[in-house]
Amino acid sequence: MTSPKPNTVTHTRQPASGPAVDVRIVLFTVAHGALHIALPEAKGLRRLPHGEPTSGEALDTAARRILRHSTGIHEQYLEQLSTLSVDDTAGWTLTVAYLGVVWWSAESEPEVASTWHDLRRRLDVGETDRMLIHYAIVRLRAKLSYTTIAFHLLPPTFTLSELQQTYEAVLERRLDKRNFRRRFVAANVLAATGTQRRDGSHRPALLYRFRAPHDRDSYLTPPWSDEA
Amino acid sequence: MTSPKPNTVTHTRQPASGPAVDVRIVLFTVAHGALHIALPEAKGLRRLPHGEPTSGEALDTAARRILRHSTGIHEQYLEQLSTLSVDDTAGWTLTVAYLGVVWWSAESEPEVASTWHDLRRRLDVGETDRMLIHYAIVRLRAKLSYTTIAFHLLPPTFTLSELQQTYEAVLERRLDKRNFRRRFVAANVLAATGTQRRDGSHRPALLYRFRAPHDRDSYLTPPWSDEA
DNA sequence: CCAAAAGTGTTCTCGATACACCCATGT
DNA sequence: ACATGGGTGTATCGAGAACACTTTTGG
Repeated sequence: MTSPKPNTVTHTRQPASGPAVDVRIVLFTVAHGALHIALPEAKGLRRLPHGEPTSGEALDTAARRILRHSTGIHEQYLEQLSTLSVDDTAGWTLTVAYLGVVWWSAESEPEVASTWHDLRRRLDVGETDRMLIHYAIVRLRAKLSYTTIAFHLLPPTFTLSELQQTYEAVLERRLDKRNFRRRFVAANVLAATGTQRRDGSHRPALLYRFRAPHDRDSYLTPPWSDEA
Repeated sequence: MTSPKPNTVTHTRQPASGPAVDVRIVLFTVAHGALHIALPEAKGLRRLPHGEPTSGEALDTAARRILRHSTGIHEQYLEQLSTLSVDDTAGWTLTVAYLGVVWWSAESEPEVASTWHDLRRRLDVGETDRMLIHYAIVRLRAKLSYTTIAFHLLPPTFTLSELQQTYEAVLERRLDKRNFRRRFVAANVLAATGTQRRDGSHRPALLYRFRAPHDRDSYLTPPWSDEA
């Protein structure tokens, strides 16, 4: 993005003043029954979507913008993960990591298909990216059990089987159909749309919509909005 | 801290390069049956312990150092909370907030008594500090229920009543003695020391020691160490 | 013997788990 | 008719909550 300067500076940063800031996003989606992350290719490398925030910008806003610019994706859920400080030959950098979650359908947006990496396959990324990805997976799995974050992985309207398949893809294990359904009925977060989906040679499924619960779904995220 | 420059720069930072970095620590302890936070006084203001990390330093290390320098306290548990970006007349700053927890006894370290603020009393701090404190309290309460973080609020050896009083102080509600004790026995995190404590005109209490559980107590914290 | 904190069991409810069959449709 | 996924109920177990009395000591 930044063009090389024509003067004598060897490093891209001058270490006397503040660090460079690097926002990275671990963006998840579920496709073909498996968890995927966005790993766009740049200069032959696959890296997490990343970029620099500007000074007047809240970090959450920057993360959204960076994600849009580097993948074309408008995310639906974004949460700060952690910040780390790295000092190497490229200078001092603060990396602020985000966890994001989107619904993505191959039909409607085939053009970004190549940015998605199936997490069942080998990850070939840098050490920092790998750590952030592993941590984000742990967090996403944990949040699945006590928040409604999973709905961001689904279209506005979905069947209970699709919801269950999403959970199974993230958790990488099979769940019991009856218990699963009972859980969500009890949680009172589903609203039947009344319509059905006729699919193949079998009984049609009822379609549901997510109904926001009264108590907010973000327990462990700052209750304020990161405004500058 | 930074003295005003004699030249034409109006802001303390030059916005062209990276931001200033500010590490703040919300440090908790329990005293007199109530949750307290460290709010040392500087220039008439009470602010969270804070300072700047250096470029070669991991953020966790910086937080420990800053806490030591600004309060004299060696913390026992420290965890990154969140990072936010603020751009005002003082320039652009990234604030990295930490949650810390210590055991503190008025007898052994009376000199730092004045830095502790009883959270039952009114908080008179800046807006950012207030947000961070509120968020840290939410997190601390949540973590109490599914981690062993509470042991960092206690001396190496303690009675079950002291443990319960610590929980009650943090949660601000009374707990049932029998259920409380059963819970900790079942959790298998206590080791009886065999000794007793004779206290007043009543039956002496057994002393316990914390016994590290096999599964680690940090679920939601990055599993890596923030090394540069 | 009295005050004061330490210590101890049982019952109930609720959420999580295990488990097997009928229903509606397309071909 | 049959294959395919959609949909349903019951029994069991364990964690958490409610609840009251006896024990040991110092004064």
